[in-house]
Amino acid sequence: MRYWLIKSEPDVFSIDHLQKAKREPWSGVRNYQARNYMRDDMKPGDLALFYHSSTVPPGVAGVAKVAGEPYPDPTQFDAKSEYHDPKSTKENPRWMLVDFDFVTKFPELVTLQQLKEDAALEGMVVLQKGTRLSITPVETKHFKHVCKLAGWKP
DNA sequence: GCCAACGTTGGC
DNA sequence: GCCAACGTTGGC
Repeated sequence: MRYWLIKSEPDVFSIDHLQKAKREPWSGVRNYQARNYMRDDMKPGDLALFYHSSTVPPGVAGVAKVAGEPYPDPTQFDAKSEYHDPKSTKENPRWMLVDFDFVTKFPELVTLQQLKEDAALEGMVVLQKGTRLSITPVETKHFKHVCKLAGWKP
C-alpha cells in the first residue's frame, strides 16, 4: 500500500467533479516521471491526496483511490484532443494512466500554506522548491498527518 | 551527446 | 501578469 499526491486544476477537474463522476481516468498526463508512477508503481487500493493547483488558495481538497490496473491513455490517440500525441501508436503507446475513485472530500481545504508551516510534513515532495510534478509519492506518515489536519480518518 | 532556446507549471 | 524552475526539443 502506497500513498500519492495528484494535482489538478479545479477549473479543469476538481474534487467535486470526481465526487460526481465517482470514477475518472487520470488522462492528459504528459510527463514521463508521472507516467512511470502510474504505470509501474500504483496499485489498486493505493490512496492519493487530491491537490488543487493554480487556484487561490492551493491545497489538498480530498482523497482518491487507485481503481484498477494501468492502461493506455485514450486521449493520446485522439487527433481532436489537446492531449493528442502523434508519435504514439496503439501497438506502442507512450502514455499510460490509471482510474481514480472518489473517496472523500475534506470538509475544509488543507491549504498549501498549512502544509508548509507544519513541521510534521517536512520533506514532503510537493513542498520542495520547484516541484512541478503532477504526481508525487507521499510518505505514510505525511499522508496520515494531512488527513488528521483535515479531520478525516482513512 | 551537448546545450541554447523554448514551452509549461504553478505560486505569488 | 510575473517569473523561477525545470522538462523537452532540435541544431550541431
